[in-house]
This record gives sequence, C-alpha cells and structure tokens, in this order.
Amino acid sequence: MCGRYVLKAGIEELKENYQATPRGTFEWRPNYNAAPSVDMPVVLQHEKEGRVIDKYRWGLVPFWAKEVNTGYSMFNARAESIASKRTYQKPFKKQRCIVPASGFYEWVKTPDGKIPHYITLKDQGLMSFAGLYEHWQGDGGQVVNSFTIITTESNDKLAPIHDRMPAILLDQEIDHWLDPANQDTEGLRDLVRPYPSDDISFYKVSTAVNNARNQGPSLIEPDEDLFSL
DNA sequence: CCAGACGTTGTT
DNA sequence: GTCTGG
DNA sequence: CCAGACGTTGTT
DNA sequence: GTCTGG
Repeated sequence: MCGRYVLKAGIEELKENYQATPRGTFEWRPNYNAAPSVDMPVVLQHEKEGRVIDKYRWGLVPFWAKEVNTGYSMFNARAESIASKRTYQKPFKKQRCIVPASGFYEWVKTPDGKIPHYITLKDQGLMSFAGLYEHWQGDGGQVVNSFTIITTESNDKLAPIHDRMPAILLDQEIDHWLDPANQDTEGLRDLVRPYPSDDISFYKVSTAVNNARNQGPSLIEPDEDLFSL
C-alpha cells in the first residue's frame, strides 16, 4: 500500500519532468515524510488550461460528502475497485492525476517494532503514482481539492515486505492516464498494475520516519541497523 | 420503492 | 479500543 | 501510514 | 450523486 511517501523534487524539476505549468502561485518545499491529510503536488490535465501542477490534499473527499472529515480512509484506492466503487467511479472516468514521488515507505512489523523501508526506482528518477482527484465544496463555500493514490498487488521484489504497492505508471503511459477525453476504462485499468521488480530497490531507514512530524533528508539515509536481524 | 452507505489496511 | 492529527 | 490522545470547568 | 440492501 502507500501511506507515507517522499517528494524531494523542487517545482522546476516537476515542471520539467511533466511539462506542466504550476497553477497560480503555490509554495512548495520538498517533503521527506508526506502523510495523509497534507497538501502535495499533483499533475492533472484540464480541457482548456492543459497540463497543470497544483497542490491537493492527500485523502480523497467525495464531492457528495457533508463534511470534509468523513472518517473514511480514502488515501488509497484499490485498483481492483476503482471502476465499481461509488466513491471512485466518476474520478476514475474523468478525474485522473499523477502523484509525483521520489519514493515511498513501507513498514515491516518485527518484535523490535515497526521498521520502515524506503523504496525508490533504481535510476533514482521520479515515480509517477496513478491517482484520482476530487473537488469538494461545502455549504459555507469552503473548497477542498483532494486526491487518492491507487494501490495494486506488490511485485515479487516487494512482496516480502508488503502485499500491496502504489500503482506506478511508465513514462509512456502518462499521456493516456491524464487525458480527460480518454474514456477507455478497460485500457486504463490495465495501466494500474505492479511495477517491474527489476527497476525497484529498497533499504531500511530510521524509525524516525514513524513520527510524521519528523522531516528532512536524513530520513531517507540507509539505516546501519547493527542490532536487529 | 426508500434508507443508508459510500474505504483500505492489517489483524483476528 | 478507536479516533484525530501530522 | 504511525503516534498520541482519549475531558471539563473555571480562571488566567 | 449513485449504488446496495431490505
């Protein structure tokens, strides 16, 4: 699954990598410990404005929700469910986005506690998580734009640490995924699948990651781990 | 028909 | 145990 | 996802 | 808004 991730790229790198324009002026500082409920950059394609980068809240709020805090865990959407679940039907058809990431964390439970692992692409490039977004407006006029990250089965390499992983798109699939005119839901469903094992690597990191208040590049340094295992 | 839910993960 | 906050 | 709180009154 | 359950 994917309940915590890293985006260390700056805005210029995001613009360059996705050929997208930041919408408005938003502050963006790299986040080494992004948790559900925080604002993070997403890339989406508008009929008129074209491809934009915007900051949305992690944790999809359905447009029909009465309150922002629904109490549900919409920070992940199962790939197996996006076409059928009420909450994701419309987003899957017309509100797909890319969630840029440098890597993500998964925890392994051991007698010594929950040990975080940091997973990246071998080439250290940006990961393009497949995401869905939603636009919510409250009675008082408050507006919340939010997103969820699609998860799928783990590939063979990650299976030992976790049975789910985020759906990561190949570069050549991004255009298809973002195109709002693309209604080929069967073809789109085929894009959200386990990423090739050979292009993934991971290592243990400090349990400092566990507390979402902790931040900084030191979180993704390999943990020497002299005492466990 | 109306009422009520609408979600995922991990753990048992 | 379960919810909230980050 | 994990960590940390989980409550009220009255007073400053 | 839209689906499921009764």
